[in-house]
Amino acid sequence: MPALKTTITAREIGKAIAKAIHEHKVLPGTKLGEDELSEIYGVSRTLVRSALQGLSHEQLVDIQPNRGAFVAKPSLREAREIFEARALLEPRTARSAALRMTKDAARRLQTHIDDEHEALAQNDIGKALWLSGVFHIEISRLADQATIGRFIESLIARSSLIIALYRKRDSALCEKHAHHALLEALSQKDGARAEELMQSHLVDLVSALDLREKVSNPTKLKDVLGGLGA
Amino acid sequence: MPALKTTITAREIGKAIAKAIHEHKVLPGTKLGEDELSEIYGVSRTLVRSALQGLSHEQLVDIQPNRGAFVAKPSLREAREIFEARALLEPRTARSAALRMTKDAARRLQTHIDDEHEALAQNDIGKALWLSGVFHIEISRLADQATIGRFIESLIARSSLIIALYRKRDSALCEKHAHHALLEALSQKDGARAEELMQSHLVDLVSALDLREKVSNPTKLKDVLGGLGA
DNA sequence: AATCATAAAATTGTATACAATATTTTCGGT
DNA sequence: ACCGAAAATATTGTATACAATTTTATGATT
Repeated sequence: MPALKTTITAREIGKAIAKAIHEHKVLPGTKLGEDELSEIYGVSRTLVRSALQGLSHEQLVDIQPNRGAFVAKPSLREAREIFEARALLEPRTARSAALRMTKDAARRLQTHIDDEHEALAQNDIGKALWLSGVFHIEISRLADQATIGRFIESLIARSSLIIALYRKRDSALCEKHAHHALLEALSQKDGARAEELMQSHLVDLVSALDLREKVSNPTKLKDVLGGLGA
Repeated sequence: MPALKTTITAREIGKAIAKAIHEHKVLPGTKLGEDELSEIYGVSRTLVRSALQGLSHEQLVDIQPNRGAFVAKPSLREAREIFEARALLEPRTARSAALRMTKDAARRLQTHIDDEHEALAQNDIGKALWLSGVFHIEISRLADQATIGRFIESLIARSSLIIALYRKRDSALCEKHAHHALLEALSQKDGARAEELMQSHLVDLVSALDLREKVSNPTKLKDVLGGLGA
């Protein structure tokens, strides 16, 4: 019988909140009140604040002075930047991962894909989304480049916010086979193909988003509604 | 007469410490005691802890549970990774920057270079180092890619730790003309050349470092000193 | 003198108390 | 009923108090 854990760290609280955000259990803009969270996790506000500050550093939450912490709402511009950055880092990382691929890693990724399918089958979109992100992170782990891996991790976390905000209606979240094909290329240590596949996978992801400029601009409301019977 | 500032934020404290680290005023491994810092900045430990946690997130300081915060000491492996990441991100960013170059930006960068020379002339190595880093950050700002810019910023900050730890003896810190040549290419909006120059500049930076594996391994001390008169 | 156990001091970790700032509610006026 | 000002409430920001842990100092024993 394992010793049961009596303490909880700020990092764990942060992870829990991050996961909830990733799974779209809390949506962009949601207020993350300190008292509420300290109640939930059974700790004082001190630890909650520490966790929120950490998430703020990862730009998953936006701390507004004297107003509190809110789940971040990346702008269109940020959204585009984040996927550009992913396009720059992830394909190359997938190539490196292919070269370091092992039987064990392949097995782990396969069970991961199975879990994704399982989640989709049960219509648990949130879980599927989270697993999908973790899949990308696992690949970057394989590349054995912790520094770039951390960048990718932060980009993926923020991507879930972007999906929540900008997903096209009725767009498929993730083509079921994309991750499978990627795994195949990785298993065969085919770096070039893994790089290609990752690149096109990311293009597909972006194409499921609507990143066009929004038309409605509050400051120009007058212009739009001005000509009343003139 | 400007209103004088009575409060200081955690972020400002963090920036101040980060600058001191960047300037090699505090070296890797230095203990950053909370009481000491709260004394210095005239605030309670609360704000100091917040600042230290922020720096820890940027991996500029290493927080060891129950032991305190220390200026980080990147391993050889981390050092290599960081410069690999820079080699991946900065040249491309310099190219983008060239395309968006303005007269005003050119002027700003020129005065920046002048400041660097001034600092070197006064043998203020720390300041020169800091300015050199800021120069790179300014370029990434010009590229107008905040996300990647933040990554670069964090890489540059950590680079100063690497320089402190692994600089070859008697190696020049920064060739005086490197930044000037870069500015020239940028001013001419010659993206390809800016990219090339940045790439070779980074190679030069790495070549001033000694990133070879260290030989002495404490666990093998016995092996080395074992054969006493046998 | 060196070494280990123990005690004292110092330092970090967490919770709480109070201050400063937002937000909501109340209430009077139009 | 609909504003708008003012009080009441709630929330965040910072400092302090206390608990837990580590570090240093002490002293007995070999």
